[in-house]
Amino acid sequence: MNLTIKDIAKLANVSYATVSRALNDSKEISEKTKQKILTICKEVNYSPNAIARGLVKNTTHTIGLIMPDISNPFFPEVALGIEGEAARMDYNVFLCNTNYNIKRELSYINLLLERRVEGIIISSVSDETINYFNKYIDHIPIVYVGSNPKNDKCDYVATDNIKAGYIATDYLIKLGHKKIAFIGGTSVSNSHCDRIKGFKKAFQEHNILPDIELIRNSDFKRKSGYQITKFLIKEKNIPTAIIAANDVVALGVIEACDEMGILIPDTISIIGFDDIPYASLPKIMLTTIAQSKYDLGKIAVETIFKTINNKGKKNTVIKKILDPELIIRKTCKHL
Amino acid sequence: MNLTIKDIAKLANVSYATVSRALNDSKEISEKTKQKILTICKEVNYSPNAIARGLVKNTTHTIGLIMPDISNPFFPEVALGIEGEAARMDYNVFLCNTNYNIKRELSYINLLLERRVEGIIISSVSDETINYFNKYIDHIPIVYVGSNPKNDKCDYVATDNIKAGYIATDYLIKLGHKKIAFIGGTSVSNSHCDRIKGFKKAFQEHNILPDIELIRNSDFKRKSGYQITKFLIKEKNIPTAIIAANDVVALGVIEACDEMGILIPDTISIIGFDDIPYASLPKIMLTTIAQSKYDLGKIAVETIFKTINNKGKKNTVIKKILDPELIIRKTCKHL
DNA sequence: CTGAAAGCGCTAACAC
DNA sequence: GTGTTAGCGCTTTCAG
Repeated sequence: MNLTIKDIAKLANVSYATVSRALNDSKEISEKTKQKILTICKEVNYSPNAIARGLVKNTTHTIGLIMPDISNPFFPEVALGIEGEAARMDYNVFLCNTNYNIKRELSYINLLLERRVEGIIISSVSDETINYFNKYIDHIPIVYVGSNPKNDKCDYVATDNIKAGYIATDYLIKLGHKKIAFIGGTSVSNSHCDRIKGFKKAFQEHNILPDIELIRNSDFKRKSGYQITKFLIKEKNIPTAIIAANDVVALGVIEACDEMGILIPDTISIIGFDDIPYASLPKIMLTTIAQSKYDLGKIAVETIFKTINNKGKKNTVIKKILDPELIIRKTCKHL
Repeated sequence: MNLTIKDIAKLANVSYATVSRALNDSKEISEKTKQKILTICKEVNYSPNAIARGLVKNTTHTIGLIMPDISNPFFPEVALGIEGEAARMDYNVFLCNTNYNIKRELSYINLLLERRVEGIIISSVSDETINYFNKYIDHIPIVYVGSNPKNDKCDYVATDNIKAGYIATDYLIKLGHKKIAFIGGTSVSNSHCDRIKGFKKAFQEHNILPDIELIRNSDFKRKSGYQITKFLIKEKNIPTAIIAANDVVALGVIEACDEMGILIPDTISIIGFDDIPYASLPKIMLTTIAQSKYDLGKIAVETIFKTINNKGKKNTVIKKILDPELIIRKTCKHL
């Protein structure tokens, strides 16, 4: 079906090694034959087989990207940074969506490994897979993006989530809030756990105790933010402020409040994480803790290329921690 | 670095063909040796090289996905359908984001072809690349998703965009609107052009003339919806309704209106396309023409597999047209 | 500067 | 059932 280098060789009346030289911009070839060959390639629409090349060069120019949920706008923004930067380096990226499912995460890792991707960028669902990675950590560059694994062998680029949780909570406490609900993510999520740490730290520093009853888990989805908020409110232990696992969950929280006639920020203050594009809509104006999404992705790729270019050997573990930023809009109010 | 089939063969004291048999679940092997080999593979953490396998089997189990902008929530929803369905079939997908750039689209196509993807699903920026595809159309399954190319050789799965444009316009006209602005997408976009056709058709059927001055092009982004709306309003030829290229653009339109103190829907009615998740936010309640995003993706993969399973030969061109659906929310009002 | 040939890791005849 | 071997399309010595 596809033409091979041998076909071109015949057409050009040269050996197929010579064709390879022309294609690879080698200097061991005269300009004249090179041009002749290249012209023929164009004429017959020859497309070199990257698979075969990969086999001999032991390189694929591909990286794997594992994300939990690309329907959450946070991830596409990160992916944009990854895909853009990878494309600049002539790398293609395999997109793998796990839907927060650890099993799928694991099976994707195996698949990517078999495909001999040169690196894996993962926004992991939990630390459970890290042990799995440990087996491979010396064989293939892996970088965590968005959350930092509790393993110090693994490169990562993440927002300082403890700080993020702290900033959000501190901001609310300074606004006079004490009954603050935290609708977090899944209990196994690293970013969730870190933010909870920041949450508790802020309470501690202000010398007050958080209401543990008001700490809940969600699946990071809008619907879940919506449902948990309704529960929370029906339980009569109504908080004066809600910190949501992310902006998408926050949107669900707002939805529930709207439906129940609860005024934001008058009755309940709300704060999210990520600063997705829809947080800044004039009708929403969600106060949130922003992450540098595109940079997260871009730096993740840069990090992975450092190891790739170092032939897979990493001298030191690379940890890049980006600062979260409090974006004050209109969903929080002084008590 | 990585173990090969030969290493396993040595460890198991068999020929490497036997290892291959064990790995491929062949019946030309005794259960006993098979288990022995498989156990060793697990012990030493052997990962078969999909590249090498691909070379001999002439199959890669990969497909390419070319999209203009994954930061527009419409595309991740489609991608979800594609990735999910592909994963079910043990295929991986290369994500390629063109940012509505035709040159990038072309260069991605070449790259994917070199990688010997078994199919390409493309949400194309314009018909300009279709001629390019014509060269390959008999060699590799290609399916357009989201818009239908003006070439009848190419498979596609798309929403009926003419109908979509028609429904939106008809709805507004029936609401009493005549001065309807159409902030479309790029002039080269097929979906845009089709929707314009529907727009004009609706006017024709109602025996009124659209104000051509009010038809504008955007780059499909929110900012552009925002800016064009501001222009439109400053020009004093203020429309009573605006049809936006998509929901993201509509959100920009709303933003501009909010900023200028223009009431929606009291002063201006707004309608979008796609029905992205953020259109249904209680504070937004954007009336829109919904597309079945996940299905679009899922069906695109099914379509491509039909050709793949048919060894690349397609007997007939497959055209799947999904119906758009008017979702009435709160941004449109009777004049 | 060009050609011949080995070999990347694997599958698939073909022998035995 | 298992081993031997050719060969997938390419790059890369090594000769000349």
